[in-house]
Parts: sequence; C-alpha cells; structure tokens
Amino acid sequence: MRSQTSFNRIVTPATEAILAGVFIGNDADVQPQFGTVQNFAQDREIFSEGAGADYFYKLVSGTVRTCRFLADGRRQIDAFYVAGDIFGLEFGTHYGLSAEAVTDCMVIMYRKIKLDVGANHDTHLSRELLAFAVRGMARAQAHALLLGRRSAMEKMAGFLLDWSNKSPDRDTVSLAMTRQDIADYLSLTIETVSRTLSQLERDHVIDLPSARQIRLRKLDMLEDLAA
Amino acid sequence: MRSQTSFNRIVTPATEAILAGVFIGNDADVQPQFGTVQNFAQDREIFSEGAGADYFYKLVSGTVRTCRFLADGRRQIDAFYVAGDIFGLEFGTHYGLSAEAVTDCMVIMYRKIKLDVGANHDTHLSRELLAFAVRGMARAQAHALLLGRRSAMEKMAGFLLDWSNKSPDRDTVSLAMTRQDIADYLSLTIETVSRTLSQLERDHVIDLPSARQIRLRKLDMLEDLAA
DNA sequence: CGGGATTTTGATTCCAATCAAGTCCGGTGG
DNA sequence: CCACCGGACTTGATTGGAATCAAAATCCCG
Repeated sequence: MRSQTSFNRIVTPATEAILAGVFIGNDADVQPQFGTVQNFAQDREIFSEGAGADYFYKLVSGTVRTCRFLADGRRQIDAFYVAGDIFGLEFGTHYGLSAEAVTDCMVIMYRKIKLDVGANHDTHLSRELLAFAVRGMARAQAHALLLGRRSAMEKMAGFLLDWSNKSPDRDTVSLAMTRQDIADYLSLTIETVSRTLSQLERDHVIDLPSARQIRLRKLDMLEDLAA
Repeated sequence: MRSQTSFNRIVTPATEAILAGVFIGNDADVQPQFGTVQNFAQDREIFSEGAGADYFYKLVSGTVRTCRFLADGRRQIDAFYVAGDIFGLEFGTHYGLSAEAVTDCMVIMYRKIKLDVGANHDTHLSRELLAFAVRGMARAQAHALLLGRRSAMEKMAGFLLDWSNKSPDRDTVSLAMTRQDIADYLSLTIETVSRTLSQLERDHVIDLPSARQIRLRKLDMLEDLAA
C-alpha cells in the first residue's frame, strides 16, 4: 500500500489523524480527528481561487477538477482528481485555483494544520507532505510538457494514455468529464478534441462505443502518436 | 532569511552539511560535508535525462536550464535557474530532465542521501526538502498555466514579468538566454518571440537597448497584456 | 575591421480556432 | 412506449495566428 505510485493513499488513516486532529482546537460541528464528509453535486464549486485555504480534501468518490478562469472567460484546468486523491492542500494561506465537482462526488474535508508546527513534531507527517508535494510537482511538470510544443493529436494521445494508466483495464477508458473539460485541460477547443478523437477512430486506433467510453485498440500506436 | 519566498537559500549552510555529509561514506576526491565545486562552460550538459540521479546541485553563479528533447528534435525547457537555486534534486532514482549551462556557471554538487533515512532523522532537513518540493510544484503549475490557452503576446508578457520579479530592479531585465531558449520555454518559435518583443517596443511598452537587455517602461500595461 | 552567430523582418503556409449546422443521446412527459 | 426536448457531441466551411521558409540586419568577439 505504502509503495504504490498513484496519488491514492498518500495520506494513510494514521496520518489523517495527525493531519486533521493533533493540532486542532475544539470545533463543535466536526469530528476533527476524522474530517467531515461532504457531498457536492455535479458542477458545484468546492472551493474558489483566492479564498482562505483552511481545509484540504480527500476525494472518496467521483471526479474533481481544479481550474483557473481568465478575465475574458477562458478556463484552464490544472488537474483532475479521482477517488483516493488529495487536493486543495495549499502551502500558502489562500487557494491558487478553484475546485469543482466534475461529477456528483463525496469528499472528506480536513482542517489544515500549521505546517511548520506539524513538521517540527512528526517526521511521518512531513514525509507524507513531502510525498504529496513531490507527486504534485511531477504532475504539474508533466502537464506543462504535455501542453508545450505539441500538436492536438499528441496532446490527445498523451491524455488518453494518462487515463489508461489510471484505469483498472489498460485499454478501456471511461471519461467522467465533458469534451469541454478535456479541451480546457489540453488547451484545445471542443471541436478539435472531437475531430482528433474521430480521426483516431477512423484510423482504428480507438473505438468510441459512446462519447465517454473509449476503447484503446492500439496502445503502441497511441504511444507513438504521443511523441 | 528563512522567510523569503525565492528559491535562494532554501538549503542553508547548516543543511548542506546534513544533506551532503552525514549519510555519506568515504570519497577520496570530494569534501562530502561541503559538496564539490564545479564549473561548466556555456551550453555544456550538467546532467542528462535518464541518467542516475546521484547528485543534486546548487547554482553559485550563471544560469541553468532544465529541458527535455522530443524524438524529432523539438526541445522543451521546463525551467531556468539562477544563483542560489537548487536543481536536479530528484526523488526518483533517475533524472527526468536534462540540465545545461545557459551561461558559463559554477555549481556545488552534492551527493544525494537516501531521503527516507534522512527524513527519519532530521526534521530541519525534511522541512528544507518540503520547501523545495512545494516551490517546485508552484513553479511547474505556473508554467503550465503560462503555456495553456495563451497567445504569444500573453506568454511573452508573463515571461517578462516573471523575470522582472526576480530582478533587483523591477523594470530592467537582463536575459542570460537566447531567443531560442525563450521560445523553447514558452513553446513559440524564435521568430514569434522576436516579433512579439518588436511589437512591444513599437507600442512603447518596453525598450530594447540590446537584444538581451530589456527596459520595462509600462509594467501596468504588461500586466494587462499577461491576462 | 571581418565573419559567424544571433536576431529581426518579410512572405507564405498550415494547424487549430472560430463560425455554423447538424446529429446523437439521455431524460421527460404525454 | 414513443415523441420530443435540450444539452453534448460531431462535422463542415472559413478564418486567423503562429509556424515555416527565406533573407537581411545586427551584434559580438576575435
């Protein structure tokens, strides 16, 4: 469990107690040592860019996106999170991005501790935090590389392979998000996303039994396309 | 010192000893407790993608880029580092990117310790590491946002503002890197970088006394352009 | 000075965005 | 059960911004 490489479980039950409980005062309506369960309907905002980052979240079920909105309405999606992932753990005082429910979802909300205090007292905790930050850095770096100097086809192929790796079945990908979400993650338009997927289907690299269900027929060819 | 937000000094002299010395065996030709000073000429490779990540580096003087090369020769620059910055500290066993000297530069090279051992024994060290990872995550995330859904002008304005913030004088930026480096960082071509700068000069937003020396005449206008 | 690399400028092309219809699908109500 | 509605998705035509191709100007550095 401890050694797997996905975001899942980087905060173990033991650590959850430390993160959420040890340095917290009294709070009438929460159980600080376990966090608070909350549900969000599709497209509801979980927290918003610029708000005070007093809590972080662990996703129990569903899918979440973190994003930023530019002045003219353009939206950029920084990351998608799935069950088991931690998100919203800021090291500053305010959220740098908004978080929204891609699907109906359930989260556990934890009050944030003072990091410097915590880090002084518990090395296990600081290792969890370090693991979180390191994985976050790797993820953001990979995203930057996916966005830079890459054609629509290369971005799309990379995106499909990412989800393929997260999927229990390497060659079946179920997308929780809309074409618009994919477009905003890859910095493309919905039309280009759609055209690129259609092209892949014409080339027999994938099947599209339904819009959100994708069968990867030729993983090796996708790898080549991802450059 | 401890509270400043730049990358500088995140590894203090005291920590350098811990990072480099404490868990290291004997090594004839280095002074492990202080690291090894090395010089690299312009465009020399410091380490290469895929190589074993046994060392990390602190930049004493000059500028360094970390980058990746795609199969067809395209280059993507992930980050630039300046004096005081730490780079090449991988949490895996191999480097994920190459590092090259943008200018002649001097670095201190430290043998990497086993992180899990170190983290168990020294909370000060783990805080330094955490700070490094957190800043790295913020940097990579900002880069992804700079690359996504942004015009050439917006990217360029954002780039200039980044360097303006690092500069002692907010409205004078000295670029150590070539147009090609800028292009590979912003995912543009040298021609587009050049044209965009010329456009900014025509609009009296900047002056270009020389190619590498940029005077920012209207910071507020640059902020607007960065969107 | 001179010469090569770097940068700028110009002409053209091309990929993805935009504009504009359709089509499909899932849910709802008759 | 099926017709219909509305949102999501696909496809087509055209435009536009950055890439590419090409050449000139400039800057260094010996």
